[in-house]
Amino acid sequence: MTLRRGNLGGNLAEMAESFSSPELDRLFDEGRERTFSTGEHLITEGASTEYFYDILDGTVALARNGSDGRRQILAFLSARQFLGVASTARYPNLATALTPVTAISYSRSALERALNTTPGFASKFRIALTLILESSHDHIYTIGQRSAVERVASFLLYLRANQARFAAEGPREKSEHVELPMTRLDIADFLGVTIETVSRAFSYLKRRGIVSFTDSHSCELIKMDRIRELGGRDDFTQHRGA
Amino acid sequence: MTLRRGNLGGNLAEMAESFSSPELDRLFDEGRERTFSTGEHLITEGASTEYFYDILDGTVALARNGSDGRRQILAFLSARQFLGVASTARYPNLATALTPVTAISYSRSALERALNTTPGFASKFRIALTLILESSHDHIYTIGQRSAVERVASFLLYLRANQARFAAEGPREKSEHVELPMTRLDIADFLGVTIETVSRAFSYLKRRGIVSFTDSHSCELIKMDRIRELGGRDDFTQHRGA
DNA sequence: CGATATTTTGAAATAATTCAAAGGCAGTGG
DNA sequence: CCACTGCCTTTGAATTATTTCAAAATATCG
Repeated sequence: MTLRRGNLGGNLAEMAESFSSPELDRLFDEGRERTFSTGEHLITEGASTEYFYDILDGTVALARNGSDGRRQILAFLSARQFLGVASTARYPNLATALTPVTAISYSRSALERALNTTPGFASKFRIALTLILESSHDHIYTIGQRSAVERVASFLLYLRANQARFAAEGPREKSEHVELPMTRLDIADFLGVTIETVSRAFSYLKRRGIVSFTDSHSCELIKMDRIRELGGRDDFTQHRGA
Repeated sequence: MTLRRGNLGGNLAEMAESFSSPELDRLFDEGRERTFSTGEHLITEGASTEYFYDILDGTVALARNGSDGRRQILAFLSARQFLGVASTARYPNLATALTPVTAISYSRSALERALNTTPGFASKFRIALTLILESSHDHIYTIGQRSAVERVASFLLYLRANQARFAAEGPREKSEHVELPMTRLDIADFLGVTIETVSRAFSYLKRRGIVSFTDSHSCELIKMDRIRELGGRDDFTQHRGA
């Protein structure tokens, strides 16, 4: 007898590891590994919320679009994070692959059934949901209270925390190296400022020797203490998707 | 035999109505009605998350405070909303009564036990959590993308939606009358602007005949269509606490 | 290597903040 | 009941952070 739920892996399967039920087996049986190329949508706005994703690799931007063309990125999701939490049949957000993405798709109804029959699993899932909420609260604090340079500093801490906690190989030590797979526009739409402001904030941090860039998408955090002073708490609340 | 869980009422009890388990009985047995006077804290920052509240009456501000004195209000909570969702033993937010508040306090451990033994109840609770998350996402969009006047307009829609949906007597029709139990400073800290900016935004809306005030804490929404144009979607996602 | 998109930098414009003062309201005590 | 006190709100003027507009520099991709 093979351990079905091990064959694709992923964070959801790990969360379910110590539990057992036919519905859980069914859920992981139905899980399918899917790949998305850069720019492809995992979920489109207003689409029915048929699937729930567990990201294995790559980065996804979760965004809410205004009718007038404005866009707010709600989260950058990468390995070990979830995508597709919704209260209604229609999902109000747009999820776009920023890099090639690999994810496991689960049927929402199978997930619901597994949660409703496996309380221990549901409990872990509830904690994951709460972490996502707490991360949103951090985000609200950041865009509500911090200046442009502070927002960019806190963004670097946000990425660093996620890259460490949700590394594909599992949680690891935080490093001083941060990859920025998204464009300046994506960062701007996440932080509620313009591209130019993001660029100027990076230039300011470079000029002061606080960070250094090899190219515009990989950054070394030189003066961590200064970054923490600017960007807030030690680090952001860990979270597991949205 | 009396129906225990009916004796205090509240939204949590309503959510549990159609389910039955000893742990659920225990939870509602342990629920205690508590009152808080204006300015009192229901939960203090860093305190252990021993209690979970179901608000019956009054308004609570849920805030995150920065070490440098900045404050971001994450939500205004009133009747039928929950307070005290946390992933860790320590709660990072401060919950303050803005008016006299009546709430039912439940022990967190009893809540956990009830959720872990009553899947149908856990399912409803998960939906409530998801609604809170979606409301946070609306909030992020508002402070990340909208101008000051737009933020204030969307704030009025937010209050109106909550006052209708979470009225103590149960959901009712939305009215054109909105009560603002909080100060201008509270509104400012919710929207990520200053008191003066909030005040000027209200003045602008008054000057244009879009809203009208009898006193500074009760507002009539005159031109709903204009308010919706400014404040975004039809209305905000309903939510049930934080 | 050339063409296109992204990022950076500069200068001018603007929305929001800061600083300052006046107006309104609520509660207290004479 | 009225005056006084303190707090909250509104309005005004000056300042500033961020945006907008514009162009140059750099990176990316076929």
